Amino acid sequence: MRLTRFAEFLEKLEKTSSRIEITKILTNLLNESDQSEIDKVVYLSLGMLAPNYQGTILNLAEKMMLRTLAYAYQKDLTEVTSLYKKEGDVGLVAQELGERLKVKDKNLTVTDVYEKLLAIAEDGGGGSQERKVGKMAKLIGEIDPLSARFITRIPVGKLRLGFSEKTVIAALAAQDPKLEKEIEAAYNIRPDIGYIAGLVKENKLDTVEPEIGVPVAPMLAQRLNSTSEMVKKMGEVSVEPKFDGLRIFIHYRRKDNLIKIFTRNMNSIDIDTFPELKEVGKFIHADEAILDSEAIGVDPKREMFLDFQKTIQRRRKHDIGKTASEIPLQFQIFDLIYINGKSLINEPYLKRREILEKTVQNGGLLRIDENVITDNPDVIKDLHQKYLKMGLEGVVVKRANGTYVSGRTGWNWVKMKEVEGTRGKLSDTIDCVVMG
DNA sequence: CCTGATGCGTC
DNA sequence: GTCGGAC
DNA sequence: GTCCGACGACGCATCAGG
Repeated sequence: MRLTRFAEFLEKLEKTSSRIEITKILTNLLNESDQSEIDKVVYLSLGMLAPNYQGTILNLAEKMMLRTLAYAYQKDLTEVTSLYKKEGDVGLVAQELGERLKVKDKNLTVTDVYEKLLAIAEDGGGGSQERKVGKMAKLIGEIDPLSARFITRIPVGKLRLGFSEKTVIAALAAQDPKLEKEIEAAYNIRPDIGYIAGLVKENKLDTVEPEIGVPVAPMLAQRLNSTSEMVKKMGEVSVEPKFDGLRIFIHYRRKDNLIKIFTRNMNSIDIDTFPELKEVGKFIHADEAILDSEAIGVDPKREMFLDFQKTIQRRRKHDIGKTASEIPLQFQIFDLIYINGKSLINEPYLKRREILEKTVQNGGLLRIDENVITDNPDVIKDLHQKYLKMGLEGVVVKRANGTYVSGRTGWNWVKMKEVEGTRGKLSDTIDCVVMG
């Protein structure tokens, strides 16, 4: 697909606010994209180059883009900056300057542009800022002003077209509700929207299975402050403590001792960041497993939980040994998504927990969240108070028979916290005994 | 080496 | 993480 | 209710330049 054609679609999408309309336009765009580049069309339309878990980052944002524009259009940085202050958007600045200079497009395709952006992302090390700016400026010099409007917004993360993955899925389904469910299910276990778009085109959706090393889209909790409403919406529930740490998915395969770690946003974390997980296989009684957990720092004597700011210091690349001994981590495990080649996504929660309890050795590095099963709002309220008193964030309440549904849709997981804005105001450590 | 600017990612 | 707008 | 985008606090990583 020609970039100019692509830009026409983006312009139409930008002008449209109704999501039904957006979905229709996207369906047309996807229909016009062939198998070889539908993934790139999808990535670029969402302002991305690859799924998060591949860690492809441009490292070129607002300030460097302004430098890029100055260089590309041979203007002073001060002039570009003042234009930007006026317009508030790098895309409009690029388009305006491009129109003034009557920049002609060089017939680039979406694939061409994608590959040039990827090259910028892959550059790094000494002198890379200048090279990134140079490559980006060269690209801008080869595309028409309307395309420049959108392409320049991609690195700064401000495409602002009013749709995201969910809408792309709806567009791929093209009004077929059954297909939409299938695409969504596939996306949730292979959260690579470009890849999924390709599969839809090829009619190969049914080949998607959970995989060790590929993150599953995380299940999230709605917020609700009434325990009676919880019971009304969910019936029998499992009530668990809510820890103030980092959401961490642990993937383990015994055969080759493969250990992969992912965050809530499906970003990959280097195993050296959490060296204690190098031995995780000792505590998992399975050949393969995907665990869902909250990582939380504890004081070296393992008597107290640390607050969030202290815990997050463990997400660093340098001085790991020192930090790791000062801030030991423990992993509060609360779900098992996959075991020994079998997906548990469609199993009810209590069933997953039952298998989890047999699979994970509880205590030490991995600790299974304690839980109370109830349908009594007062019991939930009491537990909430209990956990708050212990210095925890509150409770997570889960529908006893709920499946693992990615995202925040529906009423399967609900959280209840205390007040807003208390984060960061806590003392260094929280005075309570570590449980598990 | 150190410092500041910039970019990124967590909640 | 929260909030508010558009649907 | 759902989806999207704007926003904030905080702290680390990376690079440029002295």
